[in-house]
Amino acid sequence: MIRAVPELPLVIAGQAPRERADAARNRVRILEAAAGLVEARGIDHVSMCDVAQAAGVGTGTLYRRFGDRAGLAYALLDEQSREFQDQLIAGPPPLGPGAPAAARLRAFGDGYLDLLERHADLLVVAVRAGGDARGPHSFYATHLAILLRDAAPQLDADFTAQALLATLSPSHHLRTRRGLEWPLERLRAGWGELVDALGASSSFSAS
Amino acid sequence: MIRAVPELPLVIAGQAPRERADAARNRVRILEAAAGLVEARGIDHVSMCDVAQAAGVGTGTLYRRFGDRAGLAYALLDEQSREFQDQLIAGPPPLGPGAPAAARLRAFGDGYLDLLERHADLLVVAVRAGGDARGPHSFYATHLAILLRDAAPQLDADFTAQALLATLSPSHHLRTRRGLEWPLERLRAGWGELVDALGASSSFSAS
DNA sequence: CAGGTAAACGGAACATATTCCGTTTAGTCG
DNA sequence: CGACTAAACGGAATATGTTCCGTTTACCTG
Repeated sequence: MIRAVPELPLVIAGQAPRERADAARNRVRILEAAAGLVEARGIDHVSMCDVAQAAGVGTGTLYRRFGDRAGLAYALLDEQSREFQDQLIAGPPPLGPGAPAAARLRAFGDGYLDLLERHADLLVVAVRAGGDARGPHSFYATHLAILLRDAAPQLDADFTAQALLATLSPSHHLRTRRGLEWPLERLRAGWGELVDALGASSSFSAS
Repeated sequence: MIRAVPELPLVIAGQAPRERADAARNRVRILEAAAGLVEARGIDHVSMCDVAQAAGVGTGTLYRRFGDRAGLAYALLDEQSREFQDQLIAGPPPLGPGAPAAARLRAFGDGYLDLLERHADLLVVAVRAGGDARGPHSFYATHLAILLRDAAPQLDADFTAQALLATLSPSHHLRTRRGLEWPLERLRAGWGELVDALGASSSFSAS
């Protein structure tokens, strides 16, 4: 469901100038309207005007609230994405802490592929054209880099993390899944082989 | 320079209904005008109308000739791209045939990174929104897959080829180069480590 | 409650990719 | 040369993302 998350307090939870009541109401209205339309027609057949009209607000309000189309798409994914992030931080192994790094890397791919499988179209739109400084991308990158430092210490962990994330990019996923029509299982297996190979190569050079 | 390449005969070089003279003339005009504008302002500040006006044609002609904005961008890259492809097929090693697969993989990354470095903005535009069936992508994928079958036989070569290409996608390149401000040398080194690791892992599991 | 102000609103205006379609023309054939 | 036709043309019309700005309003303060 749509939750009215105003200013996420984060670290600087000082004097966040509380969101006005009408703004909060419109945020929920917009998200509900957008979710309904996307559900019904798919994001590719929903325009910003459609959303504004369905929500009973002006287009200006949409943009004030969400910045742009990508921001709105991102907000629609917020819940799913947050849940996945929570599992990475504090969920049960192997996705969460407690399993060996190699196993967690494999689990990350599995989980992320699930996310892609359910929301690839939305994710394509949510990715900012220019590098997405905001959004969970950098969180995932950090997570992977930490695991890689453990599983494949001979590699540039940050570089490899970004590279692996590129292989999970929404547009790449659509190309393989819909363009090439590869089954999901192939992508799962491929990801597993790939991260295993990176780990194996470290055992090799370390031995 | 702009070359007037009409219908590329390819395999079905049968009765290509020769391009009309006015069409050929306009093709060249458009490409020259577009190249000039892109050179001067960058693709991001050149609209289709700008190009049409500079070339002295209607916008309809632009679309008739190149399909859409991505098609025009792709046509502007054609020469560079073709040259790189030629080197892969018939150039001197290690980019061309004759060197060990691992070395050719490394050389591919170096060469492709050069291409990205020079034309990332154009390449971002040239990539079709939906999977790019046309364009050199599938050529590169095949090339990499062949090398991978040799260098890392335990991996799914086609999957890994696509995955490696994803790490060379224009938007990913811009994120690392401009967003994260990583130096080109880091990307070169990272690519090298990555493909070496895939090869090393095969030596490991094969031993 | 009255007044003040910063925030929010809405929708018209703008920019730009893309499509449509009536008009023009290159190339062909008699 | 004089039709004839398929291809090409051009630019107006359309669709849609985004910005702008004059108006409205929630909230605070006295």
